[in-house]
Amino acid sequence: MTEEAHLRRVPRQTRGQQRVARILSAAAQLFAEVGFEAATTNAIAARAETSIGSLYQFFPNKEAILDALSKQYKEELRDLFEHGFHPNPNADMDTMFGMVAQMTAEFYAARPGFQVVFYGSHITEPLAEAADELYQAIIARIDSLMAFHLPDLDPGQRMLSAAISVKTVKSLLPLAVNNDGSINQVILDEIKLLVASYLRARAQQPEVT
Amino acid sequence: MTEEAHLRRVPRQTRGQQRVARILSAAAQLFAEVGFEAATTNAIAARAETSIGSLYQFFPNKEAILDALSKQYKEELRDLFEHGFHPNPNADMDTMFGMVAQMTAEFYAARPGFQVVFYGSHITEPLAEAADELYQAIIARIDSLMAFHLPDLDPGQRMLSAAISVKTVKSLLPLAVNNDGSINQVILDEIKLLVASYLRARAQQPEVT
DNA sequence: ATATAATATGAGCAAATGCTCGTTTTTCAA
DNA sequence: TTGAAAAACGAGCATTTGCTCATATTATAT
Repeated sequence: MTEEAHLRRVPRQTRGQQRVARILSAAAQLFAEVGFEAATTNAIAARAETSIGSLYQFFPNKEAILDALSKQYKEELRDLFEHGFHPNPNADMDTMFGMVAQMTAEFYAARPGFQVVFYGSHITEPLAEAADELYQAIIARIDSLMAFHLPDLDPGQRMLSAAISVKTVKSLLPLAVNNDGSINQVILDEIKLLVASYLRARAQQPEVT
Repeated sequence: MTEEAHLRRVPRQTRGQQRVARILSAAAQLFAEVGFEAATTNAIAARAETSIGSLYQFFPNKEAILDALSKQYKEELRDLFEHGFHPNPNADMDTMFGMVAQMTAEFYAARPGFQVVFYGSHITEPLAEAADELYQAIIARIDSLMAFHLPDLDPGQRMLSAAISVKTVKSLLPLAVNNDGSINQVILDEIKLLVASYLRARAQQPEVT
């Protein structure tokens, strides 16, 4: 289960340890900027202000850099969830979960490489634009549906709710679709309930400060 | 805005049109299987049972294939949302939105290349495993939190709800984090409300058939 | 001071891959 | 039937890129 060999050679001097840290930091930045594939090892070394030779003295190959980052994030996130909060009799579920979400968001925001490591590689710029354009159209369509069904909702809030609903379905859809292309109806129904509950809450509570 | 030039040459004969279709289909499959970068043009041509020469006779470069797929999906999805459903006085919001989600899921499930085109490229196998392992631990942790706060919920349902909650936050987090690493608190709060509403609904309705 | 281990360097090799181009084959109108 | 346009073909070129290795430099123990 626990395989090591992330590092080809463990740095014994401070110099080496700092270099490894700089390489990891540079890699995280570059992965975030251009994605894993497009981030060349030469570019990583350059950004870390070292030579490719030094990079390969510590890391056996490019993927090992990703693995090392993954391992680091994994430990940090596991630590956050193990020691960051615990059941509190004085707090209700909402407060509790709100805190968890907040801390996770801050953790995520502080780590530029996290996206690539745990969400997969980059989407190209023009493609992202095309997709966004389409999703704006879909959001507008859902917004008009909501305007029909929830006429009392504030227009600004309604648009935000439509956007959240669409993004939720978009983001969670992969969970409900198996590799063979079949649909997991249990999960899909759960996604429907998720959004339905949210919209019901918004319908009853039209505006919030 | 609307740039063409997806195709280097427009096929005039049926032969050519079928070839272009086969190339797109093969590309969608390969993109889904190994991701955009790892899908070589030679492999795409081979899968489409044609030659690289023919491929490049129609497509100026590899990205044009992705663009063409993107364009195709975009039109089909736009069509679904424009003509697939409309406001219905006899249906409530939940039913309406459930239908939209269902149809979108089916659309998505039927198109293997959709993931790569609109969600970005692949995550590597070992990395996906590592991430999943971590998320299982987090889900377990949230599950125990829920057990504390919602003692009446059925354990099986509770685990599913924990999983959905965690995946929701994970998936939507990028929306709440700007490129510069700052947090958009309005969106983050909306995500919290989304999950809170869902959990409240589940707390009041412990089991569903 | 000096020997030895640790670390650093970057030119360049080997392999992978996007893509070209000269040639051949097929289609179809006249 | 024939000629020209369209389509098909695939060996191989050019470029990119992960990575090695021989050599140089720095740290540390004695």
